[in-house]
Amino acid sequence: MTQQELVARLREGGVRVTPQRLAIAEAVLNSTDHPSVQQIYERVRDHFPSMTLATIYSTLGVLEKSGLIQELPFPKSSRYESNLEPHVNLVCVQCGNVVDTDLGREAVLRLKALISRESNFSVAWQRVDFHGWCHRCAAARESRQHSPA
Amino acid sequence: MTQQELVARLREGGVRVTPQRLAIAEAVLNSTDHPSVQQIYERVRDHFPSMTLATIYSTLGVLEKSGLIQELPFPKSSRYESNLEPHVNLVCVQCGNVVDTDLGREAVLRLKALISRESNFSVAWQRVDFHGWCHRCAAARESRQHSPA
DNA sequence: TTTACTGCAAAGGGTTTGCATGAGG
DNA sequence: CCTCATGCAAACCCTTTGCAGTAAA
Repeated sequence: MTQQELVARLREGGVRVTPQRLAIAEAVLNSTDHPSVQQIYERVRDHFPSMTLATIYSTLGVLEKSGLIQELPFPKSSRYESNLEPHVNLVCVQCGNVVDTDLGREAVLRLKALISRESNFSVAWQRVDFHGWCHRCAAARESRQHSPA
Repeated sequence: MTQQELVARLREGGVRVTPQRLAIAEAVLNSTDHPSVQQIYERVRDHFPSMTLATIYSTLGVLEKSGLIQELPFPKSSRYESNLEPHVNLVCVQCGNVVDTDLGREAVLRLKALISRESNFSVAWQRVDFHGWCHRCAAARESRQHSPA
């Protein structure tokens, strides 16, 4: 999403646009790693050294209400998702990385349609996480099993 | 799951079995509402008035490591899932209720198989949440729109 | 000019930890 | 008997709140 589109989307929701908000929005939207509040903080601090976490939390709430991002609660803290299209997240239980995958996108779409059609539940959005070991951590795990310390 | 099976499952993991742990395990496993720590606390307090939240947190960790339950992080606090089979949760954004649905179970199974087969990600378990309005809250919302205060 | 956002500090609340006592195997 | 769970209290940390100054529209 371009800055202009971003500004438009925010104004649609009657939200005041500030440089800080744009920076935070871009830190989330121009990333695919589902950053945490701390990570967003670190990415934005270069341009806005005086910004505090309170502003980040406030802005993330605004962005979520405007329909631009989604909060993804995790055990220790939340991460933020910029890809609102139905898709699958792969969550590594070892390193904690979260990546989107194109695999199964169609299946999630069909699943959403099924739920919408066959249940009396009015679907707004969905979160599909597969937890396990990413390629790298699985390899490290495998080698540890073959030659334990 | 019966108490006997429960005891066996815990002992398999080298876990010491206590009356408190059995009570907590049953409070989660004999429920379908994905209780929070507070709810588990309230359900167990009748039988163990002196039990504290620390014991509940500790036991839930043990149960999760033993593969009996899964933690489901939510914005304010975690809930606990006893249905580890692939399925879809319906999460009401209004009343906060979380219910399992049978709809789409096959689709989630196939999705899991697809990810396992086509990616180099080693799947352990999955969380599939559809967020939106349950039947009751959708109806209340509808009537509010037709006759606003 | 009016509204509401930012930054700062303090408070809030779910979760974790340390330790003495007590119970399981 | 030895190990580890329980209960209690305090600590932790993520997140929220209140307020004065300031920027957006």
